[in-house]
Amino acid sequence: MTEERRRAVLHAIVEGYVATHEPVGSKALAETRALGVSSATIRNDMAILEEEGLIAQPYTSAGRIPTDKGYRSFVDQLAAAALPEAHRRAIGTFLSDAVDLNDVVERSVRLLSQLTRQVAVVQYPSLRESAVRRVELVRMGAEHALVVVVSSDARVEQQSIALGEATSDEDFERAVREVNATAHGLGGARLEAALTLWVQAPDQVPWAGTVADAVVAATRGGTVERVVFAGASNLARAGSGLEADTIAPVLDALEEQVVLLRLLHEMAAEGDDVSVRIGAETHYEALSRTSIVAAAYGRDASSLVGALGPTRMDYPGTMGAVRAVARYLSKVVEL
Amino acid sequence: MTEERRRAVLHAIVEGYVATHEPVGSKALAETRALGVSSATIRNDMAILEEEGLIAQPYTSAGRIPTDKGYRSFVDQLAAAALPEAHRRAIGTFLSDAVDLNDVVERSVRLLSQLTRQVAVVQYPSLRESAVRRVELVRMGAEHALVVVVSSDARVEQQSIALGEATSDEDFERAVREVNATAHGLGGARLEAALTLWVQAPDQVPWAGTVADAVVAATRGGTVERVVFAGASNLARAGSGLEADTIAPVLDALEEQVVLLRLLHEMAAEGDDVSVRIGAETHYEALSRTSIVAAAYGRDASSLVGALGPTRMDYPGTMGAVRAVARYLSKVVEL
DNA sequence: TCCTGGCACTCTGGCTTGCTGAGTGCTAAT
DNA sequence: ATTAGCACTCAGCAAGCCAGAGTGCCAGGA
Repeated sequence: MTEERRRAVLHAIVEGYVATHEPVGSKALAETRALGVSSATIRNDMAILEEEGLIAQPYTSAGRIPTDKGYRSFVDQLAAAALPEAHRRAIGTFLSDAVDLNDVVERSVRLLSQLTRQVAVVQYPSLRESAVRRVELVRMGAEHALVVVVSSDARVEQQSIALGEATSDEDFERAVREVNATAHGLGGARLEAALTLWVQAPDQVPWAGTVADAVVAATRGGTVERVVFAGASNLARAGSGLEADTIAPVLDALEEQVVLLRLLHEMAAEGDDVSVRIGAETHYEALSRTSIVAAAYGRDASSLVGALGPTRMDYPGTMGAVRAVARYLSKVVEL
Repeated sequence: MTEERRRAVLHAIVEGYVATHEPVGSKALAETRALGVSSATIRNDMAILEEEGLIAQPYTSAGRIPTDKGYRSFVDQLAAAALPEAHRRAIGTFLSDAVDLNDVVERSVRLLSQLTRQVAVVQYPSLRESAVRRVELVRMGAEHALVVVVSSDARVEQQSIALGEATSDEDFERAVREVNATAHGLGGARLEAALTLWVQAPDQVPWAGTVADAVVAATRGGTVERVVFAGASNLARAGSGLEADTIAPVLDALEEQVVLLRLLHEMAAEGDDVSVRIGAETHYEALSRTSIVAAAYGRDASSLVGALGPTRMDYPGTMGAVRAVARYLSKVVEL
């Protein structure tokens, strides 16, 4: 019994602190929450919770606030909140008329930032290995060209290459014809083999190898290492609970991508439905005052979508929204 | 003479305030700046400058700070500072190995934010009308397809369309062949005319009109209505001089694009080399504490690149950096 | 064994007070 | 037109004080 009540006290502290952003004391708890015990009892429980490292006092004789560990305990026995009906509908209408992959990602991240009132991040979905549908070469100036590869699953990749030395128009056109004849419909190892042969053909243009590399790269599968974010203003908005000098490093981390990507990778490895990192659990100094809630989506659940905000955030609500958006994204992307 | 000295006093106040972010007083000015007059004289000048609305006191008997109008006067008689050699070199190395247009824009915005230590914004360059090089249709599910248009100046545009009803593979392939035969090498009015004929051909697939629209749209010229930004953390960094609750609206404006785009349009219309909007001159409440320095680049100088920061910013340096990046971008984009 | 009421103690935050120094406006003299 | 001098103002800081919220602990009751 008493163990159970201590849990309730912890939950009450978390919820109180999230709501007011002020340390919560035993008396206030006893009065507002129907815990059925007196403040003195709560004080005893608090002492134990503090020993366990779940809550802390900002200074002597102040109320308690949850530690990272406290939030963690709270989150671990938590089912994500159900999404309000209005939000559920918003997801459908907002995402349904996206025109291409970029648009889907863009809309998702914007939507999620509005639903959660946090910074939303979406990692680009992983791509499966695809077959070449069409290779197009476009000259740009005398010495450069753009390789455009359209592949069977509607990806379009482009890359500019250097031609090295002047190439006649005839050679150029011939290369386009040949590479299309060679690569069309192929992917993976067979594509590579065919292109290798083509590159080694007699009288081949000197930049054939570069083109071949670009084509292979464009059809390769795997996760694109890129995240987009939206809702940065939510970090700065009054009541976010982050001081001005804490938010600059966070913005840096968001823009730099690399930190964020590494973190998302780690979280993907955990493989939970919705995975949460709280404060110092992120292992990044810049993010030590923030939490991130993420869920996998897409084929093999290989990419992530998430929300990032102050440790003092509404975990149930955020988890619900993130999960809902992830599910919707999975549907759209798996086509 | 005395008129000239008043100018010098204003400049000194602006520079002092930009450097220290504290109101600057007559005595300090007389001592640190070699104005050759006593503090009392400076006080008289200050009184006149205040009457003219160029400077203000935050409170009685404090030093003076420049008003928006004061900054304006300062900027108007200012030549942009020359760019440090190190920066000049950075621009070359940083931008030279971009692989495509997106990459150029992305690198530019990042570079500019580092050079100026402000938020950098880059509007996507305007595009000239181009001719069709290749149209590719890729099926996605039974009822959708993706139209990919590669045009002569290396643009690649894609758009998903609804097929409406089931189409046989033969019809689909035929449509691809036909639309390429029809559109290849054409642009503008001639492209439209040719496609209209194609759409009206007997036995035509029902979605031919949609494809034609997409192809025309993909080759149309004009400015893409899109800006990217980088360096948001510079707003929040200590000493930016913006309070926490001022920066949230600014971040919102940046993400919403529409406010920023309208502002950039207005500035483009001014047609100066480097154009500056200071504080309330932006006419947007959210940006009333910030200034934006912008320069046009690209064909017809039709797109803008700029830096946005607190009104209290280093105008000469920022103007120099923005102009340099704009010039470099012009070179790269005009190919 | 667990809970509760009571009590003494601690500490922050807000408020007031007093002081200092930077900065001003004005005037009379150069 | 400039300067020196003087009286005045006011933010910012430090110190002191008070009230209120919150705590820990103890002894008594279920």
